Amino acid sequence: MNECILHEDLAKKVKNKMLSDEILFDIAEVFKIFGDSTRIKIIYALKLSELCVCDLAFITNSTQSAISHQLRILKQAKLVKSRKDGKVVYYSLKDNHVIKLFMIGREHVEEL
Amino acid sequence: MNECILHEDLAKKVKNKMLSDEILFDIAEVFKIFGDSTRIKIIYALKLSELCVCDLAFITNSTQSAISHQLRILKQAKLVKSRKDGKVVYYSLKDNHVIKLFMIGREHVEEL
DNA sequence: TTAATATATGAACAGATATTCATATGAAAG
DNA sequence: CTTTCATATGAATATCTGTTCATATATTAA
Repeated sequence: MNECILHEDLAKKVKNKMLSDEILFDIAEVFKIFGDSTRIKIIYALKLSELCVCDLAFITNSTQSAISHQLRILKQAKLVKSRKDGKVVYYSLKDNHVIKLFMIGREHVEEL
Repeated sequence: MNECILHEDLAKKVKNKMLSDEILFDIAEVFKIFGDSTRIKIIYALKLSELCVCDLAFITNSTQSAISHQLRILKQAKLVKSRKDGKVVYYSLKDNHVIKLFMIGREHVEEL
């Protein structure tokens, strides 16, 4: 442990202003959800239209099972919602934060 | 492979409108960087002030080595920049996109 | 009831990733 | 030049994560 602390006052001041570990952890968790190709594809597809599982599998060139697993993760994270109609389950984005986050991420990538 | 495609026209239309796999991959990569507690802590600390490695280790309750590894990742992703002054290396956020992304992520978390 | 279809789920496996530890590099001080 | 200090880095390890495969559930049709 290199406990040097070159700028003690500054470092302590910053440490006091830090958000709680819990909040920072939760924020990281949200970004983690966006940090996977398959899930980002799902999110972008759902940004265009409400879709069912097999449509998403077709659109993302993935398997039904893989998509279903990822949709569960997205749903637990409250990023997507679903409605059931007979055998078919339709998924859509839960709110505008999801779209906002996606768009700013895209902006960032395209400006490099 | 369950090639059912319940809504063929819609699914094909959406598939055509999809961004390229490469762009979606890159977007996921950016979010992946934000998707780690240690890196989020670093980003938030740097949002408050330019800091050196050992300050960051102190602030995040982490080791010098762990922070240094993460800073390399953040730098490769062009999210932070550094300047050297003697033995000390000072890190800071590269641009406003980083702060924007962080803030919208935080908004999302706090509205759940 | 039985068959067919859409989705969900559990276990297993492979690949990715963060931390630790030891050590290297590079710069200033003595 | 040697020592000290701040940072960087490589290897090893343990953990996490996404996909696959097989199968379960649930709903509709026959």
